[in-house]
Formats: sequence, structure tokens, C-alpha cells
Amino acid sequence: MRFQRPKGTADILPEEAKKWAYIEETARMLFTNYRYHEIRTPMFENFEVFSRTSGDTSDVVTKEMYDFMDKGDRHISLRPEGTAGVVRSFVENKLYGPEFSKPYKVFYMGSMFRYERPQSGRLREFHQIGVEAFGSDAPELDVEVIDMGMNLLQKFGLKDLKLVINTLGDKETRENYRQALIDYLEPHFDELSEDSKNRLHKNPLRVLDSKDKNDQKFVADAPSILDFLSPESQAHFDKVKKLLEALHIPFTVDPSMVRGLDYYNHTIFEIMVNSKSLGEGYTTICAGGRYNGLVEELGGPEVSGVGFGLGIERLILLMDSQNVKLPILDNLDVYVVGIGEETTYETSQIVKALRSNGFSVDRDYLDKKPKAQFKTANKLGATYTITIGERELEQETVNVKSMLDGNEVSVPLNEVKSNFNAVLTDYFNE
RNA sequence: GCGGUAGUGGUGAAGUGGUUAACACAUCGGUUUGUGGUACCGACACGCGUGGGUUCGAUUCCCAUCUACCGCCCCA
Repeated sequence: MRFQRPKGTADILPEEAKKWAYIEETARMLFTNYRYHEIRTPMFENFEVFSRTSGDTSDVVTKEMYDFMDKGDRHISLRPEGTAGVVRSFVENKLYGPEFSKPYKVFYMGSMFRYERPQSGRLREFHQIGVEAFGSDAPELDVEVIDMGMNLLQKFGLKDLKLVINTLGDKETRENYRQALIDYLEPHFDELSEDSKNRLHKNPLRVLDSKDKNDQKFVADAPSILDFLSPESQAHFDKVKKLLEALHIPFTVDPSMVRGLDYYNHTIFEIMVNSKSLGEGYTTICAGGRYNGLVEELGGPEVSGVGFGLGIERLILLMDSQNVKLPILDNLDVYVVGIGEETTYETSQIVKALRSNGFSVDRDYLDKKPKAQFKTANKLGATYTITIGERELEQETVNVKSMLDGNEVSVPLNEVKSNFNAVLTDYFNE
């Protein structure tokens, strides 16, 4: 019997995990600058938390949800995204209360689950970094979130980024637009793809998102939501654009960009990147928007929210394909070579002493001969080796060797253990 | 959920219905005694994803299954 990891999961081995750590640390620092604080919510929730927020008929709920009945007969779902759980927590913990300053700004990072066919960059357990800000309708907050997303991706060294924004307006806007869209598409009903036929009355905006080439012909001439904005929605969107300009963040407006979920309104945005690693042309790496109404949907008061999410696996694919170099520090300062069984105690003591002085140090554990130990030291990229044999043991000295130039000097043992930095400056001009 | 391609040692891979499954890299050991990156020598799959079947005999043929990759669907 051989064990395999479950379908659609991945082991993140040390070499890869370094990238993850760098990404997470970078994000944490940036978010902290923007005054967003980490929140950790459960990886599974009651099924209804997601079905309520995503809509009962959406594909996510009907076939991508990783759900099951637990032993207490509770309908549980592994979280397919981060927002719903955060909103649930926001409501349950009454974070909208007066004692919390507004806007209430949080970020999260962690595993998400979708029961789907795995492909590269699309696993069943995947990871997202996301942010949410509650309690302000200000366009300034929309722009802060967008700016933070752009900033983050730039910090990761990504190039060819493109910000695309759109607005879905308020309720009034959407109702007017929805009708106009149906009126426009209805005459072409028979020519639409099957998917689009289904969506036309359920959620006509999704038709705009169709990838069917024939559909796109109609979509091209469809009325634009921008012509249906209520005065308030127009003002909000104008302000967002002006603020982006003020911050010198280039953007384009795509009136056909939509969201699958009903709770989105006003600003929505996607940060796209041109890379073959995620498919042809520009593909989305980070997406977000404003969702007024979601908090109420989960039983809270009328509090608005805005946020974004980005997938770490996809981010790493991008960074790899763009050859982004990460500043990863993994030097081996010293490798201690012990010669002869008797030296093993002193070897361990030296290792421990140097480590507690802040050096990264390793030794041999396989009883290898000196030659093999030097080979290992070389392979591990040790900057220095310290050799101790029976002669040195007696004289209470060790040999310190620079692996770069091969220079080797004899140094009193206690100097090495007490102040290795001084040894380096005294003997190696460091 | 549907369709396509693939699955041989740590890695990249060659290969055949039949005695010892190429080659390369990596790893480990050695080339006399306590010193690295080269060179030379040697070791390294009781096994060809898993389970059945066909056959005198299968890693090689057939079926099923698992997994990976690609496409469809979808992607909050």
C-alpha cells in the first residue's frame, strides 16, 4: 500500500515554502502599513454561509463546494473563498459596534477549497490572500483597496500589470440596466449559446462575460451600464476615477466586466497580467470590488464592504514565469568538521556556541571521513569550515578555513566559541 | 461532471511478449594514513502507478482504477 496525497492537493516542499514565506511576510508588512490587521476564521463553515452569499444556483454551490455532513449531521463546507467567513465573523462578533473604529480593515491568508478538476494553478486546496474593509461607502476606500492590491503585486516584482475597473452601480442602476440588457438580448435569444439563454433571465449581466465567440458579437453592441448609472452611482464612480488619477494609478474602464455574485455593487476591479503561464493574453491575478449588502445577507446591519482576493499558487506561477528573484537568505556560515570519534562532543559544543551567537552552523551526523565532510561543506555552500581533530582537542585550538580562498588558520578554541566575529575580523579581514 | 495525453530507479529518460530492465545526472564509497569544487574506478530498480485478466511466460497485450498534465465547464 502506497499513500498518495489527495487529488488536487500539493506538498509545498522547503525550497518552495521559502517563496511562500516571503510572499506572506511581504503581504503582512504592506497590509500593516495600510492599517489592515490579520483575521483568522475557520477553514470550514456551515454550508449556508456560502450558499447564502453565493446564490443557490451558482456553479460554485452546486458542484464546486467541498461539503459534507459531519457526525452531528451538520452540513459543513470547506471554505471556497475568504469573504463569506470574514463577513460571518464580522457579524457574529459584532465588529460593527461603536467601540470599533471605522472602517474596520482586515486581511487574511490561508487555504481555500473547491471541488473541481485540478489543472496547473488550480488545485482543490489552494491559497488566497485577501483583504476586506467594512463600514465606509467612501470611494476613497475603494481606491485604497485597489492601490493596495497594485502595490502588493508590484512589491512581488510583477511586470505588465493592468488595472481594469467598472461599476455595477446601485440597486436602481442595476434594475434599470438589467431590463435594458434583457430588452436588447431578447430578440437575439435563439442565436445565443445555451449558457447565455439560461442566464438571460436569471442573471443577464453574466451574458456579458460569455466566452462564446458568437455571444461576444452581440455583447459588443450591448448597451453599456455606464449609461444607466444613477446620479449617486455616477458620482461614486467619477470620484474613484479621479482618485486613481490623483494617485497616478493607470487604469482602463471595461463596461462589460461583471461579477458572478449579486451582492457586488459600485466599484469592481481586476488586476490583470500578461503572461503565458496563466493562459493567453491578459488574465486576472487579483480581483475585488465593493459589496454593500453582504453583511445584511448574513444577518448583520446595513454595513458596506470592499475587498479583494488573490491566489497564491497563481501568483507563484507568474513570479516564476517572470523570473522574479526573491531575496532569500539561506547561507551556511560554518560547517564543523570533526575528525575522530572523540571530537564529537566538542564538535557539538562548538556548533551550539556559534548558533547561539547567531551563526547558521551545521555538522556531520553520518560518521563521514574528513574528505567527505569537506565535500558536504562545499556542497552546502559553507562560508567557513572549522576543523577539530585529536591534536586540536589536546591543544584547545581549531582550524578555521575560508572555503572561498582556502586560507586556513589555527585559532584558540575559546575565541571561536566566545566571539567568532572577532576571529573573522582578526584572521580573515572581514 | 465530460473529453484527450501520460505514469519505468532520487531525477531525466531508453526499451522488449521470454535467461542479468540501456544510458545520463544525482547520491554514496574508493583512488593508502586528517581537508572541498576536476579526473579515474565501483555501488545503486527482487522492479517498470495500483488491481485484475489473456498467455507456458508480461514492464511490454486487454480491462478497471488511481494520479498528473491539457482542453471543456466554471472560477465568488
